[in-house]
Amino acid sequence: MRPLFHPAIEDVRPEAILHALSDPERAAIFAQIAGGGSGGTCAAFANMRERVIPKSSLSNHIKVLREAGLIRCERQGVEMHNHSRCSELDERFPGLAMAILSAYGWLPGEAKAD
Amino acid sequence: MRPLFHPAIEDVRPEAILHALSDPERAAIFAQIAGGGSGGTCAAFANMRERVIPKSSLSNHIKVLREAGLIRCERQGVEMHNHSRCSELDERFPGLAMAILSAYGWLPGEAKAD
DNA sequence: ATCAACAGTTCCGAATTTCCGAACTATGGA
DNA sequence: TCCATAGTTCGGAAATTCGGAACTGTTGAT
Repeated sequence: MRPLFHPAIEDVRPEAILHALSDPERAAIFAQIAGGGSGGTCAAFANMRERVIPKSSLSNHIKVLREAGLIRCERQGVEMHNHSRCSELDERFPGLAMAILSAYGWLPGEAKAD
Repeated sequence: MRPLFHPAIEDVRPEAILHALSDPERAAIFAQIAGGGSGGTCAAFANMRERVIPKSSLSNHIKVLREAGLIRCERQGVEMHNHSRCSELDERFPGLAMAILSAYGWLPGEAKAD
């Protein structure tokens, strides 16, 4: 369990990113992690968008985001801290993450309307 | 069969676009349509990326792209002509389509490496 | 050291989605 | 009319996703 797998930035595939963010729930979680607002622990995402996300689903969402190369996860004590890999990503795929979050209307700093 | 469904631009959802383009085969088809190089008929996409795409799959890919709002399709005689909705899309989701095609390395005008 | 609580993961069966061959439909020409 | 062409629909097998229940790993209390 210790060494959680994270793809090297050069192994990150665009299709994985698009697939990961094509689920609005997952995209909302990523937006929150990228925004840096929450502590970044999984529990912070338990209810996104007016729905309670079952924790097995949540765990899976985080895993998909991690394996797609969107976030980095590390255990700190009993909880898992997640943070985005936006700067690395933006170097590899310029403008991608930003355009996607913006399309959802969830760019860090924007209002969360839709 | 005549009135093929096309979503109004304001009904286009980002998740549908990401889902449609999270399949590299579909993304390659869209890149080709957006590039405008081919005549835009389905037959032109029969073998993308070193694989022969079965025509039922191809038909389905086109349908997914159309219903996601990425392309517009109209019958001209016996064949179907497809063209991209890039300009409308770029107004609604600025930079999105471009960032995605660029991530794949298929921006119109770029080399198709990767 | 043992126990309990907590945060998150894994397992696995049900539901949904995707894939693609075969059959079908629509259009245009001979 | 009959055929060829271009694409669509059908339907079942395969793959993926979802989520409840059970499990693991860590911390703090006794």
